Formats: sequence, structure tokens, C-alpha cells
Amino acid sequence: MAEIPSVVGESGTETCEVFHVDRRRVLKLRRTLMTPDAIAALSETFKLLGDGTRVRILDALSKEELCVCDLATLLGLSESAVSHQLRLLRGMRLVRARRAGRMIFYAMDDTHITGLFRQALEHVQEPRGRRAIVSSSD
Amino acid sequence: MAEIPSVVGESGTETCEVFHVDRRRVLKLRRTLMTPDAIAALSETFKLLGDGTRVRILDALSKEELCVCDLATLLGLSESAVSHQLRLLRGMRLVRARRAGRMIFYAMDDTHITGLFRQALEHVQEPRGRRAIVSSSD
DNA sequence: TGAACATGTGAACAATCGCTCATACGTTCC
DNA sequence: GGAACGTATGAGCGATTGTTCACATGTTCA
Repeated sequence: MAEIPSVVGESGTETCEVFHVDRRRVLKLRRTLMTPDAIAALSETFKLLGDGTRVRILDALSKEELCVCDLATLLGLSESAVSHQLRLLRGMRLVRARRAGRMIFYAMDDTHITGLFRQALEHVQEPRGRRAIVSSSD
Repeated sequence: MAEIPSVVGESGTETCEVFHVDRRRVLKLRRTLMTPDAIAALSETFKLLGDGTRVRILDALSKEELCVCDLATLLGLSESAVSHQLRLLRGMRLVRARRAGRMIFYAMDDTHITGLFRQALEHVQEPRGRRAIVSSSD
């Protein structure tokens, strides 16, 4: 992620040197962009969700509280791999740990995540009628 | 991602060899897990959202339709880098391209994505009162 | 047609990621 | 205490990722 330049275009021309759209509109747009903190928080959250193993773990935990060994057996992974992933998920507060004897049970820690799953599934299951690039309005 | 083993535990014991929880419950749980296709689709979508540069691009496009050059200048990136990322985003139908002369304007292609942003932000902005592992019920 | 411009893309490289292996920690039971 | 068990974690390795660089493609305008 590069730094956001402080100064932008100088001309209000129609070409793309430097801005195609109106300069005032772009300057206004820049002020409405997310803060670097928000960008980082968002992308790190999604990055954590962007792995098949973690999605499977979260999917299982969204149905039922499970210990590391159960998860490993259920998903066909080593307990070490599961533990490593759970650590990441715990760090981002996606799952919560509860100790019971020598076992540690994990469960979803945020109802937003199941909502994210649902909404992302709606996206990927959307009908795909898109054509490639089509000329319009010129 | 490893394969899901076909057969699981043999005992219904309380220990974690092989399953702590009731075996029937786990077998039932396995049947409710997401399909490999859904897992892949979900994780690939999130993986695409799990990068600061792409989040910034989508954030900008969610506010206004922009061409590659505008995006590059606005975000302080090379046009090549923006183009590479836009290709990925287009491939997953997160953005849509519209040609106008020699420029190509990009815009969000799915309203679900802004919803995902909002929901993920709600997660990261949640109050953080969590303690570490706490013993309970044992 | 040919120069100028906006965008697309393949190769290559540093950085990051997820897994395995070995080992350590914490709890239970003898 | 010590063995057994469930879990955590650091190191290391192969695979993947995001960027840059160089060049190709496609459009506009003289």
C-alpha cells in the first residue's frame, strides 16, 4: 500500500492527465475515502476470512462449539494446523476460547461473521449474465 | 485444504480420542458443513477483499465511477498495479468495466460488497472487552 | 497512417502465508 | 511427583501474493 499523494492534478481537462473527472469532484472524493486505519482493519479481517481452512473452521464453529481435537478430526487437519489457525482467529476476535479441564472449546465470537458469510454467498451465487467490456455513451 | 476423512471416531467416550462431543452429534454436524464449492467460493471472495490496495480501490469505486488513471493518481499507485488489481476484481465480478473512448471506467458491480464492508467494519469497531481464556463449568 | 495516450499483461522478485515437525506448556489422574 | 493427554508455539520450507518493469494492445486525432 503506497502513500496517498498530497497534491493531485492541476488541470481540469477532459483527458486523463491527471484526472479525467472534474478536479473538484475528485478532491471531494478523496476526503470521503476511508482512513488508513479503517482500510487496514477491513483488509486484515477479510484476509483472515480468505483461506479455505479458516472458512471451514468458522463454518463448523458457527454450528457448534468444538475443541481443537474435534475440529482437527472433523476437518481432516493436524491439531497443530488447527491450533495455529485458531490463534489467528482468536487474535482478530472471530472466535472465543473456553477452557474445560484440559480441553479448550472454541466458538464463534461475533455474530457479524455469519452475516458476512451469508452476504458473501449471496454474491457468489448471483446470476452471471455479465458481458465483457461494452462501449457505451460515446 | 485436506480431504475430509470418511470415518471418524469409534468410541463415544468423553475424552478427545477421537471425539469429545457425542459421536452422533458430530456426524450430524459433518452433514451440515458447507460444500467444498461453497468453501472455495467464499474464501476466494474474501481473499480478494483481504488486501489493502483492493479495499482502497473498491472504497473509491463505491463512491464514484473512475478510470484506471484516476484510481492510480487518487491512491498513489502505478497504473500497472491498479490494472492488475482491477483484473482480479473484474474476474470475481466485484467491479464492472465500461469503455468510453480510450478510457475504461470501473464501477462496483455488486451491492453486496458495500454491505460486506459495512458489516466487517461493525465487527472491527466492536467494543473490545474480551479477556483471555477463562475457566468455566469445570 | 503514425504518433500519443490509456490500459492490459507476462516475467521476475521480495514478502507473506499455511503447513509440518519438534518441542513446550498446562491440566488430570495415578 | 510423574506419566498421559490436549493444546500452544517457534523454526523452517514450499507455495502463493503484490508489485515493478518492459512491452503489447487498442483507441483517438492529426
